[in-house]
Amino acid sequence: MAAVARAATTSDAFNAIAEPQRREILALLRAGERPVTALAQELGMTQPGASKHLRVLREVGLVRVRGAGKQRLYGLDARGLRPIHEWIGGFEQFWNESFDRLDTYVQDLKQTRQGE
Amino acid sequence: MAAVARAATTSDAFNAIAEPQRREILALLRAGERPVTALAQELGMTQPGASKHLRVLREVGLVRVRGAGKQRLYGLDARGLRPIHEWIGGFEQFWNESFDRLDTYVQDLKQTRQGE
DNA sequence: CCATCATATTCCGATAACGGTATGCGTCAA
DNA sequence: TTGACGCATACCGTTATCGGAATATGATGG
Repeated sequence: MAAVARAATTSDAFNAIAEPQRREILALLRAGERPVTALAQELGMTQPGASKHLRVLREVGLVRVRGAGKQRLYGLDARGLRPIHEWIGGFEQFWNESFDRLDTYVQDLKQTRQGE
Repeated sequence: MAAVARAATTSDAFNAIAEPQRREILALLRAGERPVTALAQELGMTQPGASKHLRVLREVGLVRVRGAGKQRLYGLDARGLRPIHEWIGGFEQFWNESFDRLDTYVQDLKQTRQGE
């Protein structure tokens, strides 16, 4: 039984990129593959910290690893970002229209006075 | 003194859309404003559940409220999605290129044998 | 003012996410 | 084999998140 509490969380790309540091990792990897230590150093995080974030990114398929001797080179696999881009693209027409709607909203606000 | 544990989390759009139910809410709101109860019902969640997700969405500016008599109509404000769309757009050129790189990766995999 | 409907908030328990430190494991060189 | 290096994992503490139920707040109608 036990309450379900907190449904599915990590383990999808949406969640993976919700973490600022993971976004930084992805951004850096656009410049090319890198070993863990380099990433950690460039982003100012501990090595275990980097490894853990990389694990998440690997599990959702946003990065891949390649053993290179003693090192493990992490590389970007951006394909997993595409579904997200498309999902958000479905709102593209709205983030202009939103301005218009906002007018009505603001007008209404003046009377209602429940703004935030 | 006191471990930092879990840095910034919620309170930005990336995190807001990391939640599946919140994505559903946003998707639904494209069809127009809705009172809380309607959302809860259409998405099969409890009223407090809906209210809580709406609160998060409101705090990051992805929805706005409008008092309509006894009800509160929630409407989409998609502008906050634009930065995300742009951030991901910065990877667009890579999710094709990734295929190519994948070849080298797979080849390497055959020798290294550390594939997951 | 009171009852009622719509919504927000609070309290709770369970969980998992993050950061840090310590440690384990694999690989390479000697 | 041993030691050093690179990286992954385990463990710990802290905090935040999510879901659920109960309750508080707000607005409307009578």
